[in-house]
Amino acid sequence: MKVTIKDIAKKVNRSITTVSRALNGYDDVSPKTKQLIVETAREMGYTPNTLAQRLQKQYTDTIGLVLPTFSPRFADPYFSELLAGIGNKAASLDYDLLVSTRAPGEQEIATYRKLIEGGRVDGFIVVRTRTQDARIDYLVSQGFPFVAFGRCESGAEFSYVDEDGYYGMQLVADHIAELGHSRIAAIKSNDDLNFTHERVGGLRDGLGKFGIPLDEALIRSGDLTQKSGYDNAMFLLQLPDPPTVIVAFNDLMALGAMSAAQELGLEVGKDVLVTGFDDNPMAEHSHPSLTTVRQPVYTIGTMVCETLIKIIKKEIFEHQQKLLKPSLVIRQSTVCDNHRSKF
Amino acid sequence: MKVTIKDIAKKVNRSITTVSRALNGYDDVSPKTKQLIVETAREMGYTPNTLAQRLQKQYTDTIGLVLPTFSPRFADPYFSELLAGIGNKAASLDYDLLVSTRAPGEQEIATYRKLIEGGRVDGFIVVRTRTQDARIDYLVSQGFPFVAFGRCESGAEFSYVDEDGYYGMQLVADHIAELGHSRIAAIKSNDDLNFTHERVGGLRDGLGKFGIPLDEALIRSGDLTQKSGYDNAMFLLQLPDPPTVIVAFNDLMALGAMSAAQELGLEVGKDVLVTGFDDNPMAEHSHPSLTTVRQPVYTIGTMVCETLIKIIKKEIFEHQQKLLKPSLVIRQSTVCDNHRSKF
DNA sequence: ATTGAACTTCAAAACGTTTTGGATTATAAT
DNA sequence: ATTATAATCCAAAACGTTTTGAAGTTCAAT
Repeated sequence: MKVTIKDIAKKVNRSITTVSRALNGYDDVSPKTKQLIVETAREMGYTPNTLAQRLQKQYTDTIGLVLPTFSPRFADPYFSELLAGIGNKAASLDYDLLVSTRAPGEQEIATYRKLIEGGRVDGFIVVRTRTQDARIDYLVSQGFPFVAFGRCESGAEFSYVDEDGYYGMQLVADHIAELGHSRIAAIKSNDDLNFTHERVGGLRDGLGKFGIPLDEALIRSGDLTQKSGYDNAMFLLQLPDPPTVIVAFNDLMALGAMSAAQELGLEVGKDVLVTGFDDNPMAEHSHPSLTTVRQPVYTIGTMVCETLIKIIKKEIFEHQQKLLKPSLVIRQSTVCDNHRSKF
Repeated sequence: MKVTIKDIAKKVNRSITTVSRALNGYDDVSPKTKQLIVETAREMGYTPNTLAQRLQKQYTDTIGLVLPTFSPRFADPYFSELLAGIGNKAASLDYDLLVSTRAPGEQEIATYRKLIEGGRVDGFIVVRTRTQDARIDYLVSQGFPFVAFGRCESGAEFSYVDEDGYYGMQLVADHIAELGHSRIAAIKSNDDLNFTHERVGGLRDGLGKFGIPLDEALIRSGDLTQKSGYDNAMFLLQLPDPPTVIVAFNDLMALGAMSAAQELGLEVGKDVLVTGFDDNPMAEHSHPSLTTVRQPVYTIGTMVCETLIKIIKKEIFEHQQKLLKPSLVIRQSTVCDNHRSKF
């Protein structure tokens, strides 16, 4: 039987009020009784019932994270890392993390609503924002605390942390231009994802600065999986006039694209260049290693979580909007190095 | 202001008891009032306060998952997929999933204890079991419901779902023997992970059946990351008498090993064979594609979650112990195919 | 001695439910 | 008309806390 505050009260012959106040460090209980209470509480192995505390205090010390799982085989390392960042920060601030997995769509909003109305979370972290994001619209309309990883285009103001994808892609463009390439293909992400537009824009404008066109016919849409990178690259590289550079919008697709190129007997980094986005841990140890835009996902996770909790605790009131400048990590998939000369 | 059961009671002029019972489908409330209550509840937009329900009912409808995050950069797709399996099943059974991320160690047990004693979860899912697993010992000692993904060697009986790693590695051994190789290296996982022993045993015995030795000097220990696969393979392949097959204990390390081989100018699938374990989505689209042991992680996630919830609901009482037979997926990393002949 | 302040304590209400154990009314059977 | 039965309903307790508002003590200052 779990020991409650009542048991302690009975044992030390005080009221439950006094016990509660002693345990919570109020100064209106005498040092003697306070010590007595604290000690017997420890002896009896008392731990407060979180549910009761929460019901009384009317907050849950829990933040919600609804992961959009696109397919049953949902295996983007990106999310593991984000989750670790969020989870570790939440734990360190003594918050619980409630994770729900749902495919994007109608059900999704229902999930948010259920969690809010049931009073189960104090705030949300919204990930992978979409251009028009019903989740954000809903949360804003409810005035419910949340922080997004990513911006969106519906007018509403809200707190977010985002990487500057426009800038990131400009770095890629600079790099490509410097290497003297001009027939550029892109494997972008789905158009309803917000960052797609940022990145397309950055790439187009970046190349434009050097007078390099981004041929519409060479822009393909993928779903961020390795397979779709593979399939799209296969298509691109078998065109009559194939591209010499493939800019993928995440590392998974870039890795898939490299496989496709290699399967066609092309040497990546020489016959065709490939770039990714994210810098997930695989990028460094693929063969060839992948040139990519580094996005500090883990850190973003901690930042998002931290600002959410500050908002919940009403430590800040204005909207926090942070835009992180990513950096370009140049590796062998764009710059052929000595190793390859062994062939 | 959230509408409560009291508000409804006042409006329809009944007691809160009746309202509660009407809403919960008891048959001791007349059809008329029942309809009245249900309707006004809907009109007023009533949703029950989960916290209050839980406090009263003394269960939380929440299952706990403490993810062991080994490093800040924690990005094994394996876990995303497991999480999706668990999360989707939990959601479909109307359970919340409370995720905590903690590095293995002392803090870890404290996390479990805190969640149990605070009455925050009804049961746990324990993943990546260790040979001697303090988490399992603790949970067993507390008589707290849990299901493990993986077995362990401490005597206690408990429910688990596991893949038969011994069998899986025998499949690998058969395959290797069939291909006529005899100088075999292994990049195993950390020894305190339970599945390490299963897999080493399966590989050793499997090769033994064909009279092929597993040279101790060719067994290296990795940490399941791509980097460690890369580093270990680099070492192995630069030995005076290098192995012709590298058996990695997961796909990430296998992919790293392939990169290393390729960087050394070796052709994977011909000069050196590489096998993995898991069949994560990348295995199929790497270059060359990876021969690996398929482990249905998503399904295992759903199974683990489902049996845990059955245990919590006391629908079953005996320990459930399921061992899944994995299968071998043969791809180009062990069998050179036509594509390569283009070189 | 009286007042006032400071210190210590607690009963009761509150958070929003569900459950217990009747109580009341209507209906059917004698 | 009485009794038994069934159909409705509800007050109060319970879940385990925190908070409110007040009461009782002690002690120094008048």
